[in-house]
This record gives sequence, C-alpha cells and structure tokens, in this order.
Amino acid sequence: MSVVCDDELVKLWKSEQASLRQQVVEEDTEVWQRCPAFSSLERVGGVDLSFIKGDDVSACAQLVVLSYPALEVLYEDSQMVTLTAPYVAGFLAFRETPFLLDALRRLERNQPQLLPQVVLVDGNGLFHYRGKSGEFGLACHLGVLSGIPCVGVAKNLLQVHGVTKNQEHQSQIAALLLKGGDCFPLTTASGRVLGKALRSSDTSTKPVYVSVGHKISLDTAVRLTHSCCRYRVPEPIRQADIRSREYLRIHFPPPGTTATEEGSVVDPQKEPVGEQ
DNA sequence: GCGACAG
DNA sequence: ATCTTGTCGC
Repeated sequence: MSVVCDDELVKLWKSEQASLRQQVVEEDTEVWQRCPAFSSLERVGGVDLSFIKGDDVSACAQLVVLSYPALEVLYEDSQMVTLTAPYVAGFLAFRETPFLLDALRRLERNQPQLLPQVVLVDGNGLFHYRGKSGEFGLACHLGVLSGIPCVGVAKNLLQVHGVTKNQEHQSQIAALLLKGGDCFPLTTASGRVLGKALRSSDTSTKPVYVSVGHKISLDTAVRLTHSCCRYRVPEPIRQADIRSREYLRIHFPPPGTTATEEGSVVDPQKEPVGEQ
C-alpha cells in the first residue's frame, strides 16, 4: 500500500538509529537515581499513543506527569496527530517519537516546572535487535532526542538475540518471579544483559520487560518501574493509555453511539435495556 | 513453508 | 495498536 519504497525508508532509519545509538547514556546521571528511596524524585512522566480502530494514521498522543511517590496526575496533554511513518517491527520509534517529543516541548514551553525527571515509555529501550551494533528502541530514541532520562517498559517480549518466549522463559517466570519486584536478566546468546523481566506487582503473573532508555542504569530502571506500579502496567504508562483512549472515546465516538445522530434508535437485540 | 512481529 | 462479553475469583 505504500507509495514510497519501504526498503529505502528502512535503510535511512537504520543509519539514523545507528547514529543516535552512540549517544545513549546507559548509566545513572541524576542525583535521585542514587538514593535508596529516590528522594528528590518528584515527577515521573508517561507517554502513549492510542488509535482509532479502523484508522492507522490518526492517533491521540498522550503525555502525563505523575507526582512521586504518590503517583497522582499533575499534568495531562492529549493531542490528535496524523502519523506519516508506517509501523515496521524494530522501528517503532520513527513512527511515534516525533509526536511524543512535541508533547514534551509543549510542556517545556507552557509549564517547564512540571517537566518530568524521567519518562516511562511504552516499548523497549536497549532490549532490541542487534542492540550492540546500532539498533535500539523507542525509549532510547525519545531519551536521546529529548535529553530526559527514559525507561523502556514493554508488555510483550521481543524475541531477540536468542531470548525467546519458550519453555525456558516460562520456567524462569514460574521459578524466579515469586513476588512483586522479583526479576531476572534477559541475556543474549553472547551473554549480554539487555533488559530484565520484572514481576511488577504481587498480583500479576505476566512480567513486564524493562530496559534502559537513556541516562539511567538497568538496575535503577527496574527499581523505579517497580516503585511506579499499582497494577501490572506502571502507573504513568497506564494513565497515559487510559486518558488517550478516553480522549478518543469522547471526541471520536464510534458510529451509532451518539443520541443526537440519525439512526440512533438502538437495536434492542444488540443494545438490551439495562446496559451500562 | 512456518513462525515472529515492541506499539 | 485494535477486534471484544462474559466470566471466574477475591
């Protein structure tokens, strides 16, 4: 369906990604990151994009800033955007980053005092294909371009470097992730730890996959992620997801949902009285 | 041909 | 990402 050759696009992206990869800082650079309880950490950001169902170019780009450690929403920005880049596995960043950066810039312009000290990103950071030789994920991309510390938190395991979602992985989950905060390293065939599987709460069996985005170490990233979890998905990302979907629900309701629109007479078969 | 494929 | 209702459990 694409007019422009995707192969050419991906070539450009690979080179851009390799260039940015060199700018990733994989260590703790902030004072709060060194404190046992993250004292002096006051604001944690979360970002996400939600889409309208039949439309893969219209989306709501969401930025939220939560207080820490209370995890209450201090700031919220929903912005409808039109995506231009296709989704190509491994290159999610090129599709989403521009709009997340825009949101951070709007905040910096309007209420700089609310800028987050770290952003939790829906997706991977260094846990990525050929991470050592030039590829990285959305959390790194956004981190490098914004200069803000970022953490990648993926809900699904990206199978990379021999890290696979097989019996071995399932066994590790069952044997090692016994309570909230437990984790185990995601190690490549060559022995490099690219991320960690984390049991984010006592009540969730399925782990989340944490990796370094920018300006934070892996252990700090894991500890921070765990400390931001009320439920399985860290609260900043969860709130960004909830609020961007809510925005779409209100501003772009599915056809046949509004009382004022023609044909709003509900079908008693599909809309039985008493629903909602 | 078959499986994988963050969001 | 999105498609989707109920259902089992505390």
